Amino acid sequence: MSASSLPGLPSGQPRYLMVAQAIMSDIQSGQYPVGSMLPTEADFCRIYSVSRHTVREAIRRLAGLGMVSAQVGVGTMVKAHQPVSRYVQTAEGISDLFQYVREVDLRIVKRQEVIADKDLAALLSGKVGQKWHALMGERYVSGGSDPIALTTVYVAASYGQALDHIPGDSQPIYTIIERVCGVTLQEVRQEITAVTLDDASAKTLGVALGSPGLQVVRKYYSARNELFEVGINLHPAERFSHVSTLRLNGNLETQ
Amino acid sequence: MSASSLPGLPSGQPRYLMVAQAIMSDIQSGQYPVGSMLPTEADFCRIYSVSRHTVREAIRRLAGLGMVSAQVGVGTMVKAHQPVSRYVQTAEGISDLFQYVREVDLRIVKRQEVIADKDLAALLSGKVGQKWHALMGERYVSGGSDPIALTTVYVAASYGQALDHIPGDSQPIYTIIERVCGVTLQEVRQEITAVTLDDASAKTLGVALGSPGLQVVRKYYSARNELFEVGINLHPAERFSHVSTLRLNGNLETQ
DNA sequence: GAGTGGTCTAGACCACACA
DNA sequence: GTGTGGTCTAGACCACTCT
Repeated sequence: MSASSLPGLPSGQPRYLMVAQAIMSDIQSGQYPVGSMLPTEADFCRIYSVSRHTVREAIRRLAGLGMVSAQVGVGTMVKAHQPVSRYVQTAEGISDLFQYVREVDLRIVKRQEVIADKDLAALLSGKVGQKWHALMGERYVSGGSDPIALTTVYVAASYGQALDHIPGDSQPIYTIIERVCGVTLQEVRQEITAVTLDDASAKTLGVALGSPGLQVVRKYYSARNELFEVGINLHPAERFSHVSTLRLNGNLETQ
Repeated sequence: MSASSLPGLPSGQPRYLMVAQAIMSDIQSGQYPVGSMLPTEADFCRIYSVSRHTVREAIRRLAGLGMVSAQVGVGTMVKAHQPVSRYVQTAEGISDLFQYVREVDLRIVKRQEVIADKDLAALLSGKVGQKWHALMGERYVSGGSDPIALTTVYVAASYGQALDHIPGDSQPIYTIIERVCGVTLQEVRQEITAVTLDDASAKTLGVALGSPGLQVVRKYYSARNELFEVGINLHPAERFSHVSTLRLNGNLETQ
């Protein structure tokens, strides 16, 4: 219980917030352990003498913090005793990947089909012998002379048809695949590594031999959890850095 | 208008979703331009012949997609004609920064006060002559012998008292500052660059001279938008890469 | 004071999960 | 069948903004 001042005092804040705080406090005190079921909405109506709407609003806040999750016909389960995922990435989200691609021209210089050998299969999280389409190109800032990146894109063989639509628009390739092949992008995993540029790359990028470079590998997974595209971007360190922002997302009051 | 099939057919989905889709469609068609005010909730009740609760649920969904935002006493403004920020970063969010720090020991080797010269002021987005606390140290994977990073942390002078609490616990420094100084972390800006390690750093990190390194600079801003900490981490490329995941967050149906 | 979105109640019906 | 959360209605009062 620990009804926490329901009697009369509005105490300045909405009732559903008081209910949410009371429930959160009971979760944190261990009265509702992680993994257990919360009392039903009807129970909370009785416990706090509020309407079901108010209880639902309180629970919705807690769900927004990732602390509980509801399931029809079953109940509401406690998922965490602390708010999770308080921060979201705002810049350099996927829409900014989109932005990046719009401001940057990709010139494809080579396209071929490849059969994955051991190294490539490891990189693409696939099997040896699997067929992929490979695009190799250079990215230029609109109007710039030196490329800002050397790009290699691998597209799973079954989505190769999307590549015929590339020239027309300067959209990201994953967008084209989504549209043409009817697949939905669900997740992008990104890995950033520092490397020493090999001589050929350094020459193409127009930097001194032995210069450092930033390698960004992005893997695109569909809603069916299938890896359908892998992009490898090699940037000259002196002309590229990777910026992202994590912003406080929500506490109980502001969602 | 463009009421889109309200008459009788439930069409399998909740009414508020149909309303949300209808409004979204009218936003995208330009009937409700970005920057303009949406009709009032009462209007939508009449337009779609639904209760206010249903209208509010529809608008709440659109707000969740970042397309509209409501203001008491004023109205609901159209913010975008497409859902924004469909993806959130799940791994390498701030809780994972936390995780990272817990798995890694930070050995402080030097602590001093510094007065910002021109270069440092630029790095710290501060003014020349400003006073900062500087901590220099090395990060080790628990039990490892070679450091995984050389770290320099700058803390604004007014928060220096927090640094006296470092030895006890292996929490991130920003957490200590939050707790000791009563400030709230609001935003972290992160910049990743590839560099060539200078000889001293390469030697300390135990890698060959001239090896590439990954430099990660994180700036911590308070709720008052004050920069209170800057962390600079220099990693050997061969032992460190930066991984993050962006996951599809929400469409109209699933939030 | 008029109008807005924010909160709240009391009631209802539904699809779903589970025994 | 029973109970759960999900949806929906009709009404009410409030704090707030703008004029």
